[in-house]
Amino acid sequence: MRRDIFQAIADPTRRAIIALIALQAMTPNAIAENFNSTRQAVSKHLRILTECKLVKQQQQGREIYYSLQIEKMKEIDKWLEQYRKIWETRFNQLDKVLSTIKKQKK
Amino acid sequence: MRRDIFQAIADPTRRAIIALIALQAMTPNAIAENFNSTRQAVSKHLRILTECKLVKQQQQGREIYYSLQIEKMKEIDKWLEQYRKIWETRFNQLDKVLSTIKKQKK
DNA sequence: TATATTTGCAACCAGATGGTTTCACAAAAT
DNA sequence: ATTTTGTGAAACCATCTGGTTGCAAATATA
Repeated sequence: MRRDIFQAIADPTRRAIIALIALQAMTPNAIAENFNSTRQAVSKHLRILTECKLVKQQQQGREIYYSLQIEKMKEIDKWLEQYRKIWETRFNQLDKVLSTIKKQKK
Repeated sequence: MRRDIFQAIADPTRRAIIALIALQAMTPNAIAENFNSTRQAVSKHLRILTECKLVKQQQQGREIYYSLQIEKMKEIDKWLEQYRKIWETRFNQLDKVLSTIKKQKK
């Protein structure tokens, strides 16, 4: 069973859950109210998100509050970094070409 | 059949293919040499990557060169932006707390 | 022209995935 | 003490996924 952050964010429902709990912790029931699927389906998603450390739980009586572990999101940012370098380089090259054309016009 | 960029990068083999062709275009055969699976399996991955515009083809005789459409990667960056804002805010808040402690020490 | 190379596509298959229903259990409310 | 509420886990199911083998088409080479 693969269980990394990239597989976690592949599902649109899970991305929606992430967006929901990004700003404030929520209980499974409260989260599920925002979707058409059952609470159990949402619970399964939360399990997957918890397993890959994207989400943390906080018990409060019989309620469990789920919140986003924002630090984990940096992993995606880190992976993206190598490609950001590439597109910035390409942009600079294009910029160079454009300024050369501008100069020639003068 | 879902076919978005998040599903595309969910598979580790596809992420490896993306990394391979990020800097230079490659043929399916050349790409497949880097993996244990068959050329056809790689071909399937290339099809998925092409379908969601992450990769573009360039025919050259009977060979087809695949290269990364780096622009498409920005979509992930854009999605990440909302969370980057959050973690930067949290960092600044932490920074504030730390500087307050520093002042108190003085 | 005959053969080799490069490729995509269809058919098939085992296992993963996302959903459901059902159940068990602990905490809160009656 | 009994009922209600909030939750996770198990069993099941249809569909998706990633892999394979086999084949056909197009281009290059003999």
